[in-house]
Amino acid sequence: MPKRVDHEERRSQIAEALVRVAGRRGLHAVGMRDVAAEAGVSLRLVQYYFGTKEKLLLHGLQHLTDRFTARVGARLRAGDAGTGPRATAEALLLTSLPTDEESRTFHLLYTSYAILSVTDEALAAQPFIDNPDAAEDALTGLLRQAQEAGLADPGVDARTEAIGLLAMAAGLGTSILVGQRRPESAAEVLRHHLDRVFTPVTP
Amino acid sequence: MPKRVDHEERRSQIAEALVRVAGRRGLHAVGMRDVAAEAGVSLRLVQYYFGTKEKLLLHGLQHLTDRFTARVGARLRAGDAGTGPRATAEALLLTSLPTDEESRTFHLLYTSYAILSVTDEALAAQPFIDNPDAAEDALTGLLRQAQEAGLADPGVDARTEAIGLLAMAAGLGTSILVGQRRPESAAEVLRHHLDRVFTPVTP
DNA sequence: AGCATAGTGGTACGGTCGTATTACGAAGGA
DNA sequence: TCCTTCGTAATACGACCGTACCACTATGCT
Repeated sequence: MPKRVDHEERRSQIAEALVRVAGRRGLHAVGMRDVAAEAGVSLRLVQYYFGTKEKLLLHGLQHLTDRFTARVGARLRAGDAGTGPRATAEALLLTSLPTDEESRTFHLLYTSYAILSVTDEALAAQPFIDNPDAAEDALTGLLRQAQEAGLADPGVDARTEAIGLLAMAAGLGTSILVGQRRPESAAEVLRHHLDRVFTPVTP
Repeated sequence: MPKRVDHEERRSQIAEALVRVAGRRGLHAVGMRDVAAEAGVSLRLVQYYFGTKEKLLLHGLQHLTDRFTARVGARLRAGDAGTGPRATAEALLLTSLPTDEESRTFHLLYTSYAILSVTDEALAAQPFIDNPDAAEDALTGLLRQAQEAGLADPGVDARTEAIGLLAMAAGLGTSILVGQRRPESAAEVLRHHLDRVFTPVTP
């Protein structure tokens, strides 16, 4: 046999090429030849490791979400999240905004996949439903935590508030993506709404 | 010459066919032949009235936004909007949610166009930027109106609040679209947030 | 040493897509 | 009346896409 190669690494390499070229030209415009060229391999190689385009797209989605949840987790663990629930919630929401190239690509492709899944049942059966649920649970927990510590308005339902904030962040993210709003402006809107929720009780 | 036909009406008829088939199978999957078949005309006719596919898509987007703003306007004027700023704001936000087939199609295609416009400069130069601005202005006006009447928290910035609410509605709409949230649940979240804003001052 | 086989490359094949070409009927103005 | 021009139709063309097929290389095992 030829040099035994790490299949999983090669697949990741090709999947990242898919993400790059799709982030540049749009998911609808990416073909297998583009992915092959971007990864620096032959078309046959892409076929060899993924077989069909659908499987390539599915793996690309998986790769995308994995990388981004890792990034969000890292930013939450390290740095600016040590100063209480408010800071953690703010970091959680602001990190999901498309500010730099990587998060911009993530937003663009994640939304593309989501829209595609509406009319493509093979994509609809994919895993990326549990991810928002995890964020929802985390944010709800942070809000409850703040309420119990007297740092947030106890009169609001934590889960409802969390759902709304996440939806707002997603909507603002799309606005940034299409160039309708600047990242700083969106962050400001988000912080304003967080200010209204995280209001220390003054009895 | 043959029977003089109303060009604008034919174009609308074809554009509506585009919207229907794109709403069913996704914007990425629609071809000129599909549009022709859906409209009950020949492929040549579609070419005759639109020339190129890009122009067809552009006109389809225009047609879509026109129809929907008309729908929202109608729902605001008639019916449940006569009872003050809160009811009007609620109607404005809830109407934009994908609850029935028409609004579902609108959301799907509008988001598809938006995502496409990120990587397609011909679509990025299109009009659909002023539409959200109009909604933003309207909602901001409603909030200011409520604040001056003592029906809303005077401590919030009306425009920031309006931006956040619209982004939230958009995000919730996408959640509904991908089947992650039920329409009633999303409406409940929106109403909850409206309750927090429209709080009568009790001096 | 030699062979079976994982890895890689080049290329051909249907199919479909957007667009262009050609043709023809039908109506209204001269 | 006729002829110009608008509307409609059928079909052809070239490009590209995903997939399949065939060929070759180089390695690890026996």
